Amino acid sequence: MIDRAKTTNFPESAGLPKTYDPIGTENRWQRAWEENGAFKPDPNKPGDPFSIVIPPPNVTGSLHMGHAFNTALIDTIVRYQRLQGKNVLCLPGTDHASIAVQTILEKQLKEEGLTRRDLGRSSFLEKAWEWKEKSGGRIVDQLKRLGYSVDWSRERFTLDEGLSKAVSEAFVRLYEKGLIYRGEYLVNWCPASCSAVSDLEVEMKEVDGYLWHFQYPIVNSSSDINFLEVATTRPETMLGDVAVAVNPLDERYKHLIGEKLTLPLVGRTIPIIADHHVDQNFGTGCVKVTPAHDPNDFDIGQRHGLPQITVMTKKGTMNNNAGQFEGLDRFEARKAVVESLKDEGLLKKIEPYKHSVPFSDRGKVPVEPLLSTQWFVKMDPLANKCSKFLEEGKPQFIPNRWGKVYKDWLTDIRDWCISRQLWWGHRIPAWFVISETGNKVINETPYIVARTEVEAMKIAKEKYGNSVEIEQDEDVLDTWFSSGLWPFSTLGWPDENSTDFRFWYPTNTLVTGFDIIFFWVARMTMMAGVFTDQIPFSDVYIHGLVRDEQNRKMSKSAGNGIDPLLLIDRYGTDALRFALVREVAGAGQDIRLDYDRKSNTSLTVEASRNFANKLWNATRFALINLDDQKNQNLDKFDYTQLQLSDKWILSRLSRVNSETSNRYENYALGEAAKGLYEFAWNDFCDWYLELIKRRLNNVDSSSTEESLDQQLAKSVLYKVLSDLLIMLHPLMPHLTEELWHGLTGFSEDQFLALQPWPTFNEEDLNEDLENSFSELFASIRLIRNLRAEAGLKPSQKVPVLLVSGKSTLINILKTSINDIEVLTKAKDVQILTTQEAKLLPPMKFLAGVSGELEVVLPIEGLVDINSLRSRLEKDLNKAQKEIANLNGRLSNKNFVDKAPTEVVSQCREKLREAEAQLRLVQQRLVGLD
RNA sequence: GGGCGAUUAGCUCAGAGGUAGAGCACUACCUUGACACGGUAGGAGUCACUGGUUCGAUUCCAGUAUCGCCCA
Repeated sequence: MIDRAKTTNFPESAGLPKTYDPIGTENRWQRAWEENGAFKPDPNKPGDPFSIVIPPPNVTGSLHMGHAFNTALIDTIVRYQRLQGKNVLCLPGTDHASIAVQTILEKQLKEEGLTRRDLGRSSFLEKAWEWKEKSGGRIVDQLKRLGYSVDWSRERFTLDEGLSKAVSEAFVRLYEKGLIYRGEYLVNWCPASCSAVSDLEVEMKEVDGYLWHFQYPIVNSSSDINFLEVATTRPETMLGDVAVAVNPLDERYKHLIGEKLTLPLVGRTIPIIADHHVDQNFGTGCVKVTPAHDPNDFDIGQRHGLPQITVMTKKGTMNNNAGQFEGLDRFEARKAVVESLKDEGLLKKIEPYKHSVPFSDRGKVPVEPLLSTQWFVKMDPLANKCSKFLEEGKPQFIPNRWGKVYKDWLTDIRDWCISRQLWWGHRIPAWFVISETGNKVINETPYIVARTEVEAMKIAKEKYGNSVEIEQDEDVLDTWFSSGLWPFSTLGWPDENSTDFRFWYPTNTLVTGFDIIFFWVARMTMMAGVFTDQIPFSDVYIHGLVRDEQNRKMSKSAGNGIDPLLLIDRYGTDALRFALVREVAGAGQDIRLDYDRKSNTSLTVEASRNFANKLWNATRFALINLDDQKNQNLDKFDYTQLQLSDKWILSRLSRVNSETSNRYENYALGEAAKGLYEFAWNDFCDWYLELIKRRLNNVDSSSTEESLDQQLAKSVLYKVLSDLLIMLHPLMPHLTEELWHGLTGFSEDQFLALQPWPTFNEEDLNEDLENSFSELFASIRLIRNLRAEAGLKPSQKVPVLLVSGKSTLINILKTSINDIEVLTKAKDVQILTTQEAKLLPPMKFLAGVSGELEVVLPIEGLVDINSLRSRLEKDLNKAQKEIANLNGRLSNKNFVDKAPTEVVSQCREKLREAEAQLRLVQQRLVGLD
């Protein structure tokens, strides 16, 4: 026997609250799920593996709406897969976010007037770990409040022991394969964080600058030209110029190639060289070449064997190669250089010029291309492997167009600078043999790459003797290096025999935003390609970003983020999740979340909250009506004994069941949400519940005994509602869990989250019946509409006459007379064929026509003639327009000849109907007078 | 400069070669024994612009404009 409501807060009887209060309910179920290990999978249990590793949020503070969105999508998918009986692992974790966290901490130190060097490495790292505990803890709490059905027992952090081991292993293996090298190259130097950054961490920004034109004197000019004019946006770099390049085909300068120039202010003699990459049409056609401070110039320098002269320090100030400008900040130096050139009469002109300047993503300052010794990963072999996989459809991008973006990036890729001059992160597993170079690390110092210091020492001793001294590289790895290992390092790699790795790798789906396709998705596929020889996930579901009410990307730096918890506190987690998913159209498109900052309200989320409340009340209705059931076996009923409306809702249910699982399956999550919303609200609440009220109240039976019909209504009600709750569960986990317990009386340690997806009953599908019910509903709406037009009071019961020539419609109307009476407040519904109606005596009436149905309300004296006339004139107008339109098409010979015959005959049919309607309306109008 | 996406009701967005839909907002009526976080009814759009293909284009094609993003 079922003891409903015992285990939940779901109230037992009449005193049920009318509104759903999400907060308490959500906390309760989150706790129950966690305490019962509901989402802790066991590889030894049945079910095909399904796994998703979550994109680990950075431990930089707290979650924002983008995380809530990503979480809503992932959790919907994994909860659906769980209902499908899969053995689901959803693995959570956080990312150490090297540069971002270090920036935060250094900022804090700066406020105390300190730098990280004042603290020293170990105290600084202590502080960083403290920060991690605080921020990571907060993030975990927030993820829990989102109802995330992850396995917390498998939670990982990119800097934890296992993952750090994976990082060293990966580094060593890449190095051994010759895929990691160390060398002095031009890198993007971020003077704010005093570290190299990768190409991806650089953002190009259009800025208003100037193009300065300088003259460089030609040494012993043999021609009539004494100067070459160069143009630059960065005058301070001229101090490091080593040549001026012209296009070899440029007639203006051809004869000067090989001549020498004197570099102003410095006095160095530099050659005039020819290089095909110089654009003759840009500026003067002469390009100053500064290999140590510009990527293009670096390439030119390489081609021509030119020296590289660095004129700046790593802090962005001028160094001793800058002569008189030494010590100046790079922007002050710019002014000073221009001044000096002007003094020497070599400044030709200054023109305003819009150009792109590389900015550091994190530091928000212009990056400086700077020569520096760093570690790099060779990308070509890794990228090529990924390209080959992609040709086999691995991974599958959803939506597909992102596959092209990914591919384009792979095909034109530069090596990845992975070393960072930071402390917070994975220290590079390389040890310098300092004893070989005077106990100092210089470019020539030999190094040993090893998994541990012990191993490195062993190798060093073998090679350099027992008195060798080694010192680990100071630098750490780019955060994305460890993130790139995430799908397999979290499952136990490098131990490929670990149970989790064997069972759940490769994972099924990666769900993330398009903004990190290169940063993260591509790095994961490349790393997985090398280390596991496969792509780490079969599908990549790319979603859009959450934008604010002004269509701006929500971000911390713009200060326009919305704290998801504020909305959760107001509307509940389920409402927020449902609102976010419902906004998704197709996939990949950005979503806009409406939000009023002043009142902290969102109409979008409110609408979802209202939907939750609707479900709450529908279930409340069911409970009120089912509560007196004694040992009733609700889930068993004889289909053949059902009423048409039962069969109709079961047909709709089956259709929605198959549509919804298809949508969940194919990442059409927004469509799934919208479809369920519509079914629940329109079909189930608006129509089915209204249709069975009469039956549940047993009004058609004189007996107080429960009738068979009443029983059947209850069974179908129970069936539809419980199926609906399961189907909605991935989207609104807490509410559905609560309602399902209330409805079924299952004990608290059994979960809807772990129930099987409702069986799809194909034999319940009945398209004809659904069409008939659509017509029935349209008829009811027409009657209501007429009543409203006539200004009848809702309580006023009137007789209704329905006339149609269409037999299927007549049938459904006849079987639904009682329903029509209840739903339209009619007191005496008569249904007549067109023939029968002709025999009626003339009377005053209100008439409406729609399609093949004529509705007549014989209500003489109840309504004023004008509103009646205007109603009919409106119909008349509509019919006339339609007829004109259809006639126009049908009288067009081309249309009749060339359009498909079914379209033409459809057109004729429509015309016939419209003409019939017009005649009816005209008759009624005449009848008015 | 190259590429991608968007442009449909006041707002957020669906849609499909045959003359446009939803949710929200709005208007009117209604506190009806699930729900006013509700019900019923209603108003609302030159489908960005210009050409082309077609019997027919809002839908397909080309171009233009505006907005947004990515890459250089």
